[in-house]
Amino acid sequence: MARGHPAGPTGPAIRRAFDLLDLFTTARPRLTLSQLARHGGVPLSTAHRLVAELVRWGALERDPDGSYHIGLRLWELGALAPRGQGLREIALPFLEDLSQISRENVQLAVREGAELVFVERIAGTGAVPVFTRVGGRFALTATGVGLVLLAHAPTEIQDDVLGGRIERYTERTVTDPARLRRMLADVRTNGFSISDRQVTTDSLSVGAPIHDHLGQVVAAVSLVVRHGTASPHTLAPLVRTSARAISHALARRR
Amino acid sequence: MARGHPAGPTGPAIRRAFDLLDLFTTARPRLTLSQLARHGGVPLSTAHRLVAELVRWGALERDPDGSYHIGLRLWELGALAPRGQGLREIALPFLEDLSQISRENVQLAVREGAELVFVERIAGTGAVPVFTRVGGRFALTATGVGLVLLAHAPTEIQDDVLGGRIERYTERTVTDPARLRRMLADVRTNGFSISDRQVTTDSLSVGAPIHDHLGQVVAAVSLVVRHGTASPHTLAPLVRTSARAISHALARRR
DNA sequence: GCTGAGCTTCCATATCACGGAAGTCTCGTT
DNA sequence: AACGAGACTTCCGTGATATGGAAGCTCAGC
Repeated sequence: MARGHPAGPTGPAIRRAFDLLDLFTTARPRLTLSQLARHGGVPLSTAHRLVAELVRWGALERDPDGSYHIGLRLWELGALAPRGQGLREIALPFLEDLSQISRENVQLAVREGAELVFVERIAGTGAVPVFTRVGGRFALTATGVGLVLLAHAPTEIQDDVLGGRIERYTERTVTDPARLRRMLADVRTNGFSISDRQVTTDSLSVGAPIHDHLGQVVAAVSLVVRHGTASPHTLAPLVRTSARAISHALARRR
Repeated sequence: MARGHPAGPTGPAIRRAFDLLDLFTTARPRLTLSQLARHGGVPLSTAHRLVAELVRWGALERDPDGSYHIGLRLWELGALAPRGQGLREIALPFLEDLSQISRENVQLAVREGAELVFVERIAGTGAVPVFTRVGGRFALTATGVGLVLLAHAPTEIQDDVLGGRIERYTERTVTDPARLRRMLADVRTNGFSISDRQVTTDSLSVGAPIHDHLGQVVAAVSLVVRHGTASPHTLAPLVRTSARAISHALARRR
């Protein structure tokens, strides 16, 4: 017939819908229908139908100008994620204490695949400015939190990360896999990590692991200070104590 | 044949998937497959397939004990919601100032349909304990923020709310539609709202509207204080000033 | 009034979702 | 050890539901 054409074989509808949602990023939090269709590799009419369905539920919302953005319903749902908001709520008072005591930046992160996701960040009064964003991702290889999370990640992930390309941020960034492996072993024996000017040339961070009720490492805290301000070895006990306190709070809450 | 039966007519796969996600609440953040199937009114094998798809993408994660919970990916996505995390980030410094100055509780909320959603809550040092939870919902009729949001909601929503059942929390809760309409008119002319012991018998809240760059009311702030501590009319200018500052910050950020 | 970009609707087709049933796994009980 | 109940996983014949090309629509710019 004139109308109607063989439906193209594609993928599960659910996956396609989430792939469209995935196009929203910090850098581009608002997208038009045609941008979604183009970047998502989906025919316009299909994108239109999927998006309409997402709007109906509240996963997306529409601006007066016609562009779409992530809806409040999705934010509400996300707030139920134990590794996101849940962790954040339990840890917050401890992180605030840590920030008060040290007057430095505090970071809380979890591992997601071969990267880390920042769950909370508290800026110390007059501390080094830090670029991280809550909800943002970063490599596991360079930061204090990253080294802790990588050190306690499954071997599979470690091999994956160490075998792949390791991003360099400063001239002191460790990119040699063998040396990184030794650093990770140190992190496991010492119970804390040190990242000395590996991300920026003037900052240093000390991280420690947070465990769940089964003893698994589920998150990491770190202090980020200006290089030369304090010795990492002075900071380590402070961070470890805070991490241990959070671990206990976590175990109790379950 | 023995195997295979007529596929039951149901609904869009996307809707069904999100309806399953909707079963997760603050009270029940972890659910097993059979709970999802039962409460979602979905055959077990169908639930299994849908959930598997959600896990593959990262919307759900699985515990060691087999139960499911909202995944980190969803939290990351939610963090991109302009009316959720986006608003929160812009408003936070102002809310902290307000909390510091007044030493009382500060609340930030937006309207979602015929309810409100709390986007941020800051507990003042030694202030009345407040039960609200970030990400939680509440009626539009009783609180300071709720009255502001309702006063500036579309007529359709107002009629819907005032025509429906109005929840009573204390003996002072206003449940008479006509009287509520007069209160809403006052809110619009005064530029602030007062909820005097309408939610709990010992607390009082004063709310003010936050506007976007087009002048639309998109959110509301309030101070929640113990009854008798301070006059609402003393608090009003403070809250309004804060709301106006947030409105400006919001307009600039766009 | 024409052009073009972005959006919306339509509908014949067949892909993909559907779910009953059978199989597996893990307990706790006899 | 054998049994049984409950929860989960896999299988696969069927057709309901998602698909996308094309046509229609809206609006701004020329």
